[in-house]
Formats: sequence, structure tokens, C-alpha cells
Amino acid sequence: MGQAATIKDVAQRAGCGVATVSRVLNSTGPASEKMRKKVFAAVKELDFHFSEVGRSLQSSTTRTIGCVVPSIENPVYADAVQGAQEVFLDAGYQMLLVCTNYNAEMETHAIRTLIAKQVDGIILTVGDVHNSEGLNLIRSRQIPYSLMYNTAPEGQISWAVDDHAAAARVADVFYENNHIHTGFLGLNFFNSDRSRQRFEGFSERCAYRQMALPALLEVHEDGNDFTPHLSTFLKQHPKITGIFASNDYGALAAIRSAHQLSIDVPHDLSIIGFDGIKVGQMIEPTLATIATAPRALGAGASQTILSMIDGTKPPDLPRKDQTFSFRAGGSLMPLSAESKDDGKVTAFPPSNDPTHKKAQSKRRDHNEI
Amino acid sequence: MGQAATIKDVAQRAGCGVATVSRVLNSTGPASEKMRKKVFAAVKELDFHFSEVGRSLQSSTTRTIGCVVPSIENPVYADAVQGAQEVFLDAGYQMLLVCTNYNAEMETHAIRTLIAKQVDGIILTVGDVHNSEGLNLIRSRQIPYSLMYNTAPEGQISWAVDDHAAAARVADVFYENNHIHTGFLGLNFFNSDRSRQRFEGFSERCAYRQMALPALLEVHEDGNDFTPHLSTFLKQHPKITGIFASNDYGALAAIRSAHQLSIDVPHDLSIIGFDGIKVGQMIEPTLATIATAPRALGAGASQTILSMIDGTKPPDLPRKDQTFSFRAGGSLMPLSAESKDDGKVTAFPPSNDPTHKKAQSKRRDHNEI
DNA sequence: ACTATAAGTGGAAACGTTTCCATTGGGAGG
DNA sequence: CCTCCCAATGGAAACGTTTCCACTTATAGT
Repeated sequence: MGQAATIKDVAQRAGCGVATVSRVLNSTGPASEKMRKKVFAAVKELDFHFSEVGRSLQSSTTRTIGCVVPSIENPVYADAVQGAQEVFLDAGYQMLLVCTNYNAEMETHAIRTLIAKQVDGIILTVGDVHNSEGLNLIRSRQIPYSLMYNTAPEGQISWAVDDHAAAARVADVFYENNHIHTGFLGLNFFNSDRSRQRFEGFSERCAYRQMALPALLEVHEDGNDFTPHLSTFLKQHPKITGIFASNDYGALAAIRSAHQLSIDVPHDLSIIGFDGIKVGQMIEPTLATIATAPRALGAGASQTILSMIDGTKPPDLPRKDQTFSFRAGGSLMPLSAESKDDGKVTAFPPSNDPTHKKAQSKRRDHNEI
Repeated sequence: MGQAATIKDVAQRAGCGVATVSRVLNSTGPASEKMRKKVFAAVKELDFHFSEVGRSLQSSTTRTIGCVVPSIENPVYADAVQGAQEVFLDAGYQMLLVCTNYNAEMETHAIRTLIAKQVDGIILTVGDVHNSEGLNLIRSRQIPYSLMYNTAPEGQISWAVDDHAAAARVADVFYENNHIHTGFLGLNFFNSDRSRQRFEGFSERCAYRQMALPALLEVHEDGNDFTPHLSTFLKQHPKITGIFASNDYGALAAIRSAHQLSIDVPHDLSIIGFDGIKVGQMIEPTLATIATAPRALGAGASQTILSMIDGTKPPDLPRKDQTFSFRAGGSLMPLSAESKDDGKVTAFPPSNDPTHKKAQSKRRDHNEI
């Protein structure tokens, strides 16, 4: 079995021209039964398979899609990529995957190469949607594409969670549970516009609800040394009873650090995450969070691209408020309304919750250390 | 900017032949300074980039690698894939990713297509390494490949955790901590030879240590209803003090279910997981587990393939006992030696641990309900 | 001044397909 | 028996590269 057989070998073996072989194998033209038999026999004997490269050159179509995401170590992207991949695979496309590690240069280079490889479409999450060289290339080349997890600029399509609205929803939830003084835990705050969007949405709704403006605790991904940061933060902002973390890992880290500081979650401190990773429901306490559907987003983006390719009607984008939902969990607990000591409106009648009082004093103890 | 410019357009614009353009751009032959200037100018004006498709056809090389894994929703594979991808990207290769969802048919089909696309190499995790049609195809075509996470059959290369030895190590750990009666929690037991290998390694070492043979609790991925299974299992095997879960998610689920059954981990029941996922260290109690290095495995497999391609010396496979390490965690606690009531050798002097006694009685209460 | 060499260049073949077009042959309708 | 048509077929061009080879020109050595 030396080198792979080509269509010429088949033609020779079957005693016909290459055109006939092509027609038979692709059922794309007339052929006598006799010839068909001979061709199929030759194919079997030679174990022939078409070279997609030759095909691509001729048809200028590769049945390959490019996918560019920051990292699949983040399960949100991993799920989205997998969702996308399944849709493409079903449609007969394979997927070239590139992880950029949040590096703009890699992003540009990867996209350039994808274009050179003549992918039929690109699905991507860029670092900065308003200033992406790669994205510009794609657009100028008129290659079908869909953004993912980027807030879509005017006239562009993006399958994304509405970070702004979701974060606002978190503010509502805190409000409904009488948490007036909150903090925002931002991971990669300056590296990811998503994190910033969440802070913005959260802050605005807090203001609208006449809650205290959230205090910002910005942390970098690297640290296992998060506990001292949290400690300092809570001392600086002793009134805080709830923390919104910009993603679930941040929320888990916060729970863990709180534990180490003898701050009980949720009695002393409520925590809400973002993303809805699977593990959030497998731990104790379960994580209150914004649940999202990464697979569905990935699948949607894929279908959009497929429909651009074959000209069919693209799927409707989900309504913005359907891109997420709040998922209750043990890390969030209502505060008795009495502790709303800041003169704001009282939405719920006070309830005497001894647990909470104890929690309060505990916190105070801690802060006075 | 209509259709993409080709090398012919450049040649025409620069007033030379295509051969010259090719030589200039690839620095693969002589060219006068004047011509070089003209060519580069033309390239810039036309925004020319080589078509990789045309190149591939001519060079029968695609600078593309195939990657086949069961699923990247499992962070172990996600990390391995990302590790592999980075190495390939650095070497100028991109990666076609296919997730098979543990489906043998998809596996075969995907591999067939990858071969048709003439990938320069394939990195893969197959369902059954002794009976994989796709793997046979790859081998008969003599395409550079490396297995990942499959125990390598004679003469094949695989970057994998030594499941057997790692599981044995878990048995040792239980033994050293005086846990003599153990259970094995197998996820996807019949779907994954990895799970089975772990059970085997664990059982054998238990036998060698003269511990009780582990009871097998087999569960399917689907269930949130794991708690009743665990309850039944523990009633049937009341002596069990330690459970080895075939992966970390199983371990987390076990901890959670134990919690719901008012069984305290680790006081009433110790749990050890497998894989060492990141989140295992972010929760309370932290998860004792077998830590593995998926990124390193993925990177190693990639380098093996790269060296097969360019004929350089491949990296050495890690020594089998270096593919994993035991990571201590709060979910495992030593048992006082006194409770080794089954007449086996006593490796450690008894220590009066009141906590443990309490735990024992608690468990008994539970079992009698 | 004349050759031997080297540098610079372009034409054309090859890679593996698909598809247009021309050619052949046979059957049906006149 | 002669046309006409259509089915069946094969040759060849085209897709975008690289590379072999042949050709021209200039340079240097005698």
C-alpha cells in the first residue's frame, strides 16, 4: 500500500476516464451500469478516497470552519466550542480550533492563517470587538462569521450572554434579599470587556435600586493568595453582606477564602457567581449564580454560519433576557430587612432571623481583629 | 477588493513570471534586488497572501494536525487539547478538533475525513485501543500519530496516565491511613477502559495489602439521583470507610451525597478522586486525589508527532510513575488503627481519635435508619 | 576578444479534483 | 434508410502553488 490512490489510478483500473469516475462517485452525471460496477470495484480494490485538498482547490470550498476562542480551560468556552463543533460535524464540516490565550497578536495571526487555509466560515470570541485586526480581515474578505461572547457592535451578529442585563439581575436579586451593601469581584478586569460589562450592569442597577454602589475588588488570575485580599477588602467595607463575582471560579475562591477567615457563607456573607458551571451545583453550599447555556450559544453561532454559507434563513438570536437565568443556591441567603439601616425603602417586612444576627456579630468580631 | 489575489496577479503586476514571485516570497532562489522590490510592492498593493490550499496540493503537506478526543467538556481532555494546540501552534501547525462523544462510529468517520484532508499527523484518544477502525486506518496509511490517555499496546506510543499504578497508589494511601474496607465508584464503567483499569489497579493492590476487596458502585453519568445509590451502597457495605472515585466529579458527587445523608466527609467517610481538576482545591473540604498533568501529556504527544514529521529525536515518555502524583486533601482522614478489627496486620500504632469514634457511631445510626 | 561560469529569469509540468465541451454510439421516429 | 436526440464517455482546462529546466545576460578569467 504505497502512496494513496488518486482518481487517475481508479480510472486506469476501471478502464475509463477520470471524468467518468468523478461522475460515478459523486452521482453527478450519467453513467452506464457496467461502468458504475467497474468503477466501484476499482475503488474497493485500491481503497480509494478523494483527496479533500484537490477538491478544495477546485471547488474553493474546504468544508472546514475556523474557531477562535481565548482558552478552553475555561469550561464556558469549552462547552461553547463543543456545542459548535457538534453542529458543524453534523453538517459535514470540521473545525480548526485556535486558543489565543487572550493575546491579540495570536488572534490576528491565527485568523490570517485561517483565511489562508480558506475556511468556509469563522466563529470567534475576540478580545476587543471594536479593535480587532483579525475581525477586520474577516469582514473585508467577506467570510461568513459569527461572534461569540462578544457584545455585538451595530450590525454585527453575536451569540452572547447579555452581561449587562444579567448583572443587573444579580443586583435585583440582592435587592430582593435585602442586601444593600455589595461588592464586585472582578477577575481579569482589564483584560476582558465581559468582566467590565458585568460590573457596569451591576452598578447601574444598584444605583437604580438606591442601593449602595458596589465596591470593586479586582484580582488577577494567578493568585492562590486571594484570602488576604478578601480580608482587607471586607475590613475596608465592613457593611458588605453580598459579593457578586464576575465568574464562578471567583465565587468559589471567595467562598473558600471566606471559610478560611471564619466568615460563614451564606450566613455572614452571600455570594453570587456568574456562568453556571456544572460544579457549582455539586458543592456545599451550592452556588447561586447566573446560569448560562454555552453549548446553545456555540450551536447557535454555528447555525448562523451554516445558514450564511448555504443561503438559508439564519436562526433567530435569542431574546436578550433569555440568554441567562438566575439560579438560586445555598451561597445566597436573604437578609432580614431590619438591617437595612441606611434609610432606604424596605421591600420586605422585617423577619427576626436569629441566625442572621449571630452572623452579623460574627462578622463584626472578625473585622475588629 | 473582489476575489483574493493569486500569485499570477502578483506576477503580472510586478511584470515578472510566477516562478520569480514564488522564489522572492519564499526566499528560495536568486532574485535581483530590483525584482524583489517590485514583487513586494505588488504584494502590498494587492494584499496578497498565499493560498494554503494550492500550497498543500503541491507540497502534499497541510500544516494541519488532527485531534480526536471523546469530549472537551471533561476538563482533563480540554486541558490536554489546549496543551497540544499550543505546541502545534508554536510549530506553525493548526489543529482540527473532533469530539466523538465516546461514539466509535464518529471516531472512525472523523479519522477518515482527517486522512482525506491530508493532515500531517493525528493525536487521539480512542474508545478501545485494541479495536479501533480509525486507528488501523492511520497505521496502514503510516500517518504520524500519538495516542493520548490510552494505555499503549505493544509497540505503540501513548502519552497517558498510568491508571493502573495510580489506582494502586490510592490503595496504598488508604492502607497507610488504615482504611481497610473501601469502595470504588466507577463512572462510565463499561464505556471507558480507563475506568476499568483504575478499578483493576486498585483491586490488585488492595489484595496485595490484604485489605478487603473493594466493593464496586457503578453509576451512569446522567444522574443527579446519586444520593439514594450511595445510601443503598453504604447500607450493603457498612464497613466501608473510604471510597475511591474513578474521577473527581464522581468524588464531588459522593461528597455532596454523603452530606445529604448526614455522613460527614472526612470524619465518617474518606474520599479520594482522580484527575486533579482545579476546582478540587477550591472547595471545602479540598479533594484528596490523584493529580495528573493533562497539559503536559497533550504537549508531549504533540512533540512526539512533530518529531516524527521532521525526523528529529522524539521526547522521552515520562516514567510511568511520574505520570501522576497523590495530592493530599481534606476529604481524606486517617483512621485510628484500632478499628482495624479484621485481624489484618497493623501498620501504624493505634491512636485514640475521638472524632473518629463519633463518626463511626454516626454512621451506624444512619445505617440503622 | 573569447569562453566558462554564475546569476537571474520565465515557461511549463505536476499535485488531485471538477466540469465544460466534444465525440461517439445507439435507438426511436419519420 | 436516414435523421435527430440523448445517453455515455473521455479529453482538457482550471483551481494556486512549487520546482525543474532551459534560456538569457553579465561577469570574470584566460
